[in-house]
Amino acid sequence: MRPPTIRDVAERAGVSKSLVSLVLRGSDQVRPEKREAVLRAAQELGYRPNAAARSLSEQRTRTVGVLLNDLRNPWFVDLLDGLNSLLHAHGLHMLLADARLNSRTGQDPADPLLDLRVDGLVVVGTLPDPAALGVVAERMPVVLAGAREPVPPGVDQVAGDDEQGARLVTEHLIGLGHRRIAHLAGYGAVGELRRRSFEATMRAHGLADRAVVETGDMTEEGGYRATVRLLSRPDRPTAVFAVNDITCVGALSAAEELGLRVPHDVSVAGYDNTSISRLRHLWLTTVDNAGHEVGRRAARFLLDRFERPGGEGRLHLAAPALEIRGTTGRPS
Amino acid sequence: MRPPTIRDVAERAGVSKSLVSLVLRGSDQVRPEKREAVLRAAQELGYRPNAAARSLSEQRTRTVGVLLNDLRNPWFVDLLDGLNSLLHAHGLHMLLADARLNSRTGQDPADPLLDLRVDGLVVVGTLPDPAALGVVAERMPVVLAGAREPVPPGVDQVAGDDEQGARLVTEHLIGLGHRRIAHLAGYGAVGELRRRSFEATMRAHGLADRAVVETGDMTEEGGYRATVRLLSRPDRPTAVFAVNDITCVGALSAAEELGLRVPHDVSVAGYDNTSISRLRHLWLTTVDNAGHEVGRRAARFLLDRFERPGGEGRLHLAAPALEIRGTTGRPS
DNA sequence: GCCCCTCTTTGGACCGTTCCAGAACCTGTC
DNA sequence: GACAGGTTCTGGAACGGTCCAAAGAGGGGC
Repeated sequence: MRPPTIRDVAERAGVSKSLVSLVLRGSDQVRPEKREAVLRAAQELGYRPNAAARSLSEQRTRTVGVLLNDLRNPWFVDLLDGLNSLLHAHGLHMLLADARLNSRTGQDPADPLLDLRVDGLVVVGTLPDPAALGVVAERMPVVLAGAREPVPPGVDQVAGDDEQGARLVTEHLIGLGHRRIAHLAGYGAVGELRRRSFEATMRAHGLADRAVVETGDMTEEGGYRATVRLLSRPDRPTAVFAVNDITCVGALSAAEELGLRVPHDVSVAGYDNTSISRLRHLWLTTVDNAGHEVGRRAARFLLDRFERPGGEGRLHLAAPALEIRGTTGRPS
Repeated sequence: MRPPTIRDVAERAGVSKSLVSLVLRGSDQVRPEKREAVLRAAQELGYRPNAAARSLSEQRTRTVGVLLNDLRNPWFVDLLDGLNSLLHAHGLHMLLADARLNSRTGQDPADPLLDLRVDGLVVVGTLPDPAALGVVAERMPVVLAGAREPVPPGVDQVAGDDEQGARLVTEHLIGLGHRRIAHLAGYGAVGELRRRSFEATMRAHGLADRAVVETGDMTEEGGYRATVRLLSRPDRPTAVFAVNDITCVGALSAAEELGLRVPHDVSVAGYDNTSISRLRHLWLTTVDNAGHEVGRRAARFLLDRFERPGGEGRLHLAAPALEIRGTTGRPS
């Protein structure tokens, strides 16, 4: 038994397939009794429109592809939520693909999405291959969300304002009375921005010579090792601002292992407001990236480009918020 | 400029569209020079097959839908990885949908997948509506992965062996010398199985009267509160086995807050081997669910049903492994 | 009763593939 | 040089929708 088609519905309702199509697309040019008959027939047969046939005919899929760089990073879930809320309100679906999963199998993770002829593409996180993205962007609207990278022309970009976020943390620490403050830096555009903003903020408060920067690899282990080095110095800092939460957890371990109490002996702060930071056992002071708003804005950009294709790539930075929890306090 | 079609390629190569189709599907009934010409033309035009047209014609999509119940739970990533590795080897794609995201918008999360006419469906985690699943299962192969629930007939099921996992933990604790052992139970089929197995194992070692069970809600907060109650009893247990890692983190906080050292004064163990349990700051003893194997087996079941549709629903339980880390030790 | 106009309804072309029946082209044999 | 048999290639009919031009129905005015 093959699933029923529009023709089966038409036959059962005693009308033409065109009329069924009209009814199902909500036309008001149909007499009520026919509409009823069609809807009843569709209901009885359990009719579901065939998306492939529809998109073939309509030359659009009403679907946007979302390319995630790694499902293991949970920070993008809020982003997807924001994205989905706006897209859904406009009758669009989201299709997820994970780059990490597919890279193992050696194919371009975007291929299935492109073959499906999605109407637009949202790349979440660091993008795999900027050049490839440029080619794609010629054919469909593309938005890069949640990362700060140089993008090909015509690609919109939405991300949290890392400079502002890093400033919030640094000023929070300075406000608490800290002077010797260390930053556990990361790599990539995001790492760069947070580090620069940390340095600029320290400078603005006349603390340029008290700032220390250790570069890590954005992992717990890296945060741990860098912090051990930092806290073993004779002039050890009284506060550590880590480039992300996971690095911050490493810093926390290191402090504890060295017999320092947090936040009494040393304050630590992270970035991203991940679920880990909310564990009461860690309870990290951190920065919330406004993921939901980033997602909504990405959807907005996409919808704009559906209406008016072409034009310059735009950039929107969402305002982050400081989440003060248990790992920062006055220096002793 | 619309994307090139098979006809554009045919024209450029000076052959018929049928021949292009043959070449692209890898037929060996084609003269080498024509094959070359076709492949060159396709390359030059940047031709990509249109998945909608193909699936309409082939009456299959070469795609399986994966319905996740909540992207925030990271335990399924290994599962997806296993699933993808086998599916990809058979030329099948994976399409992800998140139930939690879409439930907010009030639609059935499986709808887009069904409209796309995926060839099969993998439901990961607790299923939303068992009855609806039965209807779907009449039309396509369905596998429930990573959860233990009563399923409609004809639905296969793959999950970690919760009874064995709970037994591993319990015997580990008993082997260390613990006698008064508490279990922080959860709800649902999984919670039930782990609790029962804990009780059965205690009984088998003649410790039925030393077993304590507290029921929680599988959250950190629940684990925290239950553990505070447990450890405030006069005959407090020397070990706590939590139904999952997140509950276990709550237990850890409680122990610490009550001034008890882990594992010196009290041992705690979790379940699921989540990334949280691997944080060196927590370093939980836990149980690995063999997510990768669950995923592979789910793919296997699906592939079997593609070849021979129909038949009874099968059940496979993957063998879990104990991960001994820092939160369990001999009682003092 | 006829014509015109508006409101409904319909047949058929089309979207980009696959697949099948049969055409065209070889090659070898008698 | 005709014919058989195999290999290689092609036209056209699906697949299940949308959309458009045009047909049909119904009502009002003369």
